[in-house]
Amino acid sequence: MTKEERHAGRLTAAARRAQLIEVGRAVFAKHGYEATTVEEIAERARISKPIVYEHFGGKEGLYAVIVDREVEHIVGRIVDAVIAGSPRERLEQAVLAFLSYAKDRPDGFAMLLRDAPLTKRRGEMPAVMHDLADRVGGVFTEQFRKAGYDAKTAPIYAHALVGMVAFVGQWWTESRKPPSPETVASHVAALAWMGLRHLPRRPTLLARKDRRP
Amino acid sequence: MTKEERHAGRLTAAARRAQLIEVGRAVFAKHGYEATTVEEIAERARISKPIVYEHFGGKEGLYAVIVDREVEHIVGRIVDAVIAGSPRERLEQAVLAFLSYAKDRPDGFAMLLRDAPLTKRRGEMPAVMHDLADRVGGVFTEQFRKAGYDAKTAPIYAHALVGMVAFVGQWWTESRKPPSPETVASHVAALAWMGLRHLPRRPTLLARKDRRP
DNA sequence: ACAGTAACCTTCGCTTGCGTAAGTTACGAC
DNA sequence: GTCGTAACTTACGCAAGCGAAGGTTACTGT
Repeated sequence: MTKEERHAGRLTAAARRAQLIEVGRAVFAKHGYEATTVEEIAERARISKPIVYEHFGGKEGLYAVIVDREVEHIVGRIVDAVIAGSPRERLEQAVLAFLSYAKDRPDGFAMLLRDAPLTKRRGEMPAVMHDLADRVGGVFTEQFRKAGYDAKTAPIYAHALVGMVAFVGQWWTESRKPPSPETVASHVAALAWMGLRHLPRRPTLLARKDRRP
Repeated sequence: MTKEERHAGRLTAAARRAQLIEVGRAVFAKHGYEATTVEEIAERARISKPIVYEHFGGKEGLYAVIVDREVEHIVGRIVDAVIAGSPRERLEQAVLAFLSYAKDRPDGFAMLLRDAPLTKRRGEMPAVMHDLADRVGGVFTEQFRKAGYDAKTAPIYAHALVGMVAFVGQWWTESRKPPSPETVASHVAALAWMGLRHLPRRPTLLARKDRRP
């Protein structure tokens, strides 16, 4: 029996940091940044407030660290998923990786869907998920150019793809009796794949300007 | 010159209510529910705090009224958009209606993308956009059954569709140099339409269980 | 045994922001 | 004109929550 477990007492700095990151993730995910109190985090970690300040400098510091780790984590998963295979397989695996992440780490996932406190600092919105969509957009742009499509429209499809996966993921994680991640991934990937595959070269609105007189 | 405009002074109860709803929408959209203060709303409306309480009973009351109106508004727009035309035209018009709403009322749109304060009350999440997706899901389920597809998978596609539109809309409203709403709508609608049109009867994962040894 | 240090706690100041109580000003009716 | 009412104000009570100052406990090496 190690000293840390006797009565869940004193931890090393590193261990405490790790614990606070985990606890913080849960609390931030539950209430959102603003509504989260440092006190609740401290309480759940069975320590007092100042410890949090010693380790992370405050609420925002802890939040930043947690978000950063989550981003690293999910990007890593997706990158691992697309290292090999046919384009379609890679798409499917990326979607599956994303959904698996959402299931495995629902708290982290929930945090990424909200906007960071950075948002209100720098005025504009870099919002994690849109960053991810921009990365996808980079890949799409190249593919579009090669295939003779208008490369300027690539971001639309990139954001559409990320949006559908994120939103389905959110619904899926919060529905009772959810299908398997493989099922959901295959359907979403099929939708995206078929949609992209059969895209007209230059989609235009089907007229219909005759909205009610 | 009416009495209300002389020095922007006393308004009738109805006019004040209307003004507070508008001001509140802007402020809630900017900061989110938690970070919004009643004081800022009162300040921007050039009145003092208690007025807000007299009219709406408090922060939550005002918020609820605003969200309710926005939901009515956007649902109305979409319903108007799908009254006539071929299925594909109706899809396209629905997407266009959604995007136009996002452009016309960016504040209302921003509010709908965040989760209501009701969320923390009843524990679970009904979140406006997912409600909308559920409505779409109702339509899809019927169509799927008719076409011989697995009706149980309809919600996946419904949420995917709503997710892509919402997310693209968010990106689109916040990007400088945005394409026309018609352009974006036609592309998104084409993606969704082609995807659904060429869907395999029963999508399954393309194997590839051989993730790195 | 007995420093020395890392981990941790109790207590406090101070600000912010919700919501209310009591009083004040404009305006229309008669 | 003066009376009543609807619109609005100033002032306040009170709780929550961020962050810091200073003191205390327990483990570690010698």
